[in-house]
Amino acid sequence: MTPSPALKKRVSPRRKPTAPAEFARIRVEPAYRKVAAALLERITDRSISEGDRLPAEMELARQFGVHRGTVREALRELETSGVLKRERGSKLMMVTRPARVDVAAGVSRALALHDVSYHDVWEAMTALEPPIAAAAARNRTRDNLQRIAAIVASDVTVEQTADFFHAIGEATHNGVFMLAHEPLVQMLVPSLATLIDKVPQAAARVATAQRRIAAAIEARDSDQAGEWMSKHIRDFRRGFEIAGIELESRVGD
Amino acid sequence: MTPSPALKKRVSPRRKPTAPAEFARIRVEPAYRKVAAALLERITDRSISEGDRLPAEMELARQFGVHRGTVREALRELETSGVLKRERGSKLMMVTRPARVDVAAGVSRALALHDVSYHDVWEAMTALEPPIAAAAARNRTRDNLQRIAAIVASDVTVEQTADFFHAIGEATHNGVFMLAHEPLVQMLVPSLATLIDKVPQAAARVATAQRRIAAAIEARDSDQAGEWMSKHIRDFRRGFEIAGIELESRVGD
DNA sequence: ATCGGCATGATTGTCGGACAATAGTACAAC
DNA sequence: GTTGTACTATTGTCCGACAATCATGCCGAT
Repeated sequence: MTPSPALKKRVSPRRKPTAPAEFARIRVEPAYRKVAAALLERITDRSISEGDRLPAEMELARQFGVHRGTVREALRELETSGVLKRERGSKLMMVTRPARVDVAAGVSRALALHDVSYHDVWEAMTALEPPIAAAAARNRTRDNLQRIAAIVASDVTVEQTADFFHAIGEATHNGVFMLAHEPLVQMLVPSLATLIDKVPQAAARVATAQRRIAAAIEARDSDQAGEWMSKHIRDFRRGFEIAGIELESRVGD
Repeated sequence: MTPSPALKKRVSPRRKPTAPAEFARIRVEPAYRKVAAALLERITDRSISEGDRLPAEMELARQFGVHRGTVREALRELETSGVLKRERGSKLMMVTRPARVDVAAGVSRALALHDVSYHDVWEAMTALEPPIAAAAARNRTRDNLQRIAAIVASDVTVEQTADFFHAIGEATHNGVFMLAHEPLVQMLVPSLATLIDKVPQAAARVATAQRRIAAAIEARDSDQAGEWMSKHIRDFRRGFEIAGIELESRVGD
C-alpha cells in the first residue's frame, strides 16, 4: 500500500471479548468514509454552502492525500444522501440542500421494504394531514393560495392530487411538515391511479373535498381545514374499499 | 474506452432547445448508476431478499461486465441508502432493510440543511405525537407495555426520553409512524440536554407525563393517551421558553 | 477429541496510471 | 449572429497491483 499520511491508518479490529476488562469497540473506518465525513461536516457546518461548487476530484484527492478512486466513492455517498448534485450536465459537483422529493424517495423505499400496508399509510395520513391542513390555513400566503387555486381548478388526476397535497404542505411554511407528508403521498400515488380508474365517483368527491379545503385555507379557518381534510382522508379509505384494494396488502413499488 | 457490451452505451446529450419540435431530454446515465439501479431493483422486488449476501465485487463486475471500481461506486450508493450493510466485520455485503435510525438520520440532516426551526419541529410534534400515542394505546401488545414500563421507571435523561418516544412508536405497530417521528426525536435530542440541565423541574414534569401516557396506553384509552401526549408536548415548549432556547432559531446539528 | 497456531485462498480497501467522452472556453470563419 | 475548430479541464471507466483482513482447513500438542 502506498501510504499518504493522516488517512492511511488501519487498525486491527475487534476480537472476541474473552475475559476481564471491557474495551471499547475499535472503529476501523475506511478512508472513503472519512473523506465523506470530512466533506459532509464542512457542508453541515456551512463552511461550504449551498450552491458552491466542489473542487475537481483530482484536487480533492490531492488535498485529502488519497487516490481519486477513493474520493469518488466518497462523492457517491454524498450524492445519494442528496447533499451533492450536478447541475444539468455540468461536470463539477455542486453543494445542494437535499431535495425533498429525493429524501422522500429514500423514505418511501425504506417503508416499502419494511412491509408497511396501505392501512398503515392511511392511518398515518389520518393523523398527519388534518393538522397540516390546519397549519396551512394559519400560515398560507397569497402565493400559496394562488397555487392551490390553480390546482383545484384543474382536472383531478393522479398528479393533480399529489400536487394538491404538495401545495398544502408548502403552505404550512414548515419544512418538517413538507418533508413528513411527501413520502406518504409518494406511496399513495400508485394506488390513486387504480382508485380514480375504478371508482367512478372518486374524481368528483376528491374535487369537492379539495374545494372545501382550499376555501377553508383561504379563510384562514384552520379548524374547518382540518375537518375537511379529515373527511377527505376518510373518503380515500372508502375509495380503497370500493376499488377492492386490500388495506392489509403491502404497499407495493 | 474499453467496451464491455450492454452497459457501455453513451449517447450524446441534450443541446439547447432552439426551434420548433420539442424533444424529450435524453438521459445519459453513467454505468455505476445503472449497476446500482439494477441491484436495487432486485432488492425491492425481493428477488434478492433480506439477509442474503451479495456476491463478491469481482463476481458482480464479471456479471455486469464492468470494472470492479464501477461496481464499488454502485455499492457505495446502495450502502448509503441503507439497503446494503456489512455485518460486524464480515467482508461480503448483506442485503438489509434500511434501519429506521439511519433513514431518520438522513432526514434529520436534510431538515437541518433546510433551516427548520425549533418551532417547526415542535409544531410537527404537536400534530404527530398525540395520534401516535393514541395509536399506541390501540395497538400495543404486552411486550410493548413492558418495555414502556421499564423506561418510565428509570431516571429521566436525554436517552431515556428518546427511548420513551421510540417505545411509543414501536407500540403503534405502524412502520410509518415509527419512521415519521424518529427524525423529530433525533432533532430534539440535543436541545433536550439543555432543557433538562437548565430547567430544574423539567425532569419531574417529564416523568409525570410519561407515567400518565403509559397508564393510558396500558388501559387502551387512546383518547387519554393523546390528551396527555398533547400536554407533554406543550410542556416541552414551555420548557424551551424557560430554558431560553429561541424557538425561531435553527435546529443545529 | 479439543484447542491454539499456521498456511492458504478469497475479498476488500486502496493505490498508480491510462484513455475516451464531454463541457467550457476562446477564437477564427461564414 | 451563428457555426465550426482547437484546446483544456474534468469526469467516467478501465487495467493492473498489492496489503490487510477474513474464512477455512490442516496439524501438532494437550
